[in-house]
Amino acid sequence: MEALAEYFKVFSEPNRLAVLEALRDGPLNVTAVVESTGLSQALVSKHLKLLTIAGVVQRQPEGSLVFYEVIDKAVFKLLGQAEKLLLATRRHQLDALAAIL
Amino acid sequence: MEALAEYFKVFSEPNRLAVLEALRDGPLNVTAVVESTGLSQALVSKHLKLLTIAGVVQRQPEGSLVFYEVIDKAVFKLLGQAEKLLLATRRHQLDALAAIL
DNA sequence: AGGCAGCATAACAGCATCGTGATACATCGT
DNA sequence: ACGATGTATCACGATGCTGTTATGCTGCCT
Repeated sequence: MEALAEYFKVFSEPNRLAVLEALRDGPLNVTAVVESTGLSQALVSKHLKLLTIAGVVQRQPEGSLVFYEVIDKAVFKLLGQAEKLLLATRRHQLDALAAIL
Repeated sequence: MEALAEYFKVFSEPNRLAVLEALRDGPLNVTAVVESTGLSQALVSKHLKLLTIAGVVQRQPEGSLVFYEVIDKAVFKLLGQAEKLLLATRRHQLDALAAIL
């Protein structure tokens, strides 16, 4: 329970999600992620470190570059399911609003 | 993306997950949730409010009691999938550790 | 009407997290 | 060996969240 909450926390940050999204189509090095997301280099580095510790992403140095790669692409399934639920929720809230008005 | 992160944040708190878990088997009133979780009444009330605003839970007063109910039980599917991923991650991390030692 | 149980809210302290700017570290090419 | 590029880390300010205690509010019962 404790651990599950911690795991969800990993995905509860817009910029972190953006970093993750940047890695959807394959490994990228830090600079590439920076360019893809428009975030500062320090911030990207921090988020990548977090994602690495969380076990979502894998770090592999290659020469002077450092590539990061999503370990288990099933995380995107999780994101997708959450998004679906979120949309259903929105719909429900609109219905509830309509029922009042 | 912004909204998705916000949605994940809902599930990123152990006590909030506990409250949600208490509602897994059907509607409960606040006091029942308090007893089920062992949390303070004020705290449970707060978390229930959050869950309500998030559209995860539905508030229905009944006499002097207030029952809360999970709107779409698919949220538990989401929790389950996250837990599964979390366990896979743990396994992977152990493997990575074993590969080093 | 008065009192009580159930629930919600306010105010506050404590703590964690985020983003930034500056700086350190490492690796490559010359 | 040195400079340059890529990456990581530090220190810090700012913000937001959590939990508690105390207090309000509502609806029921006698």
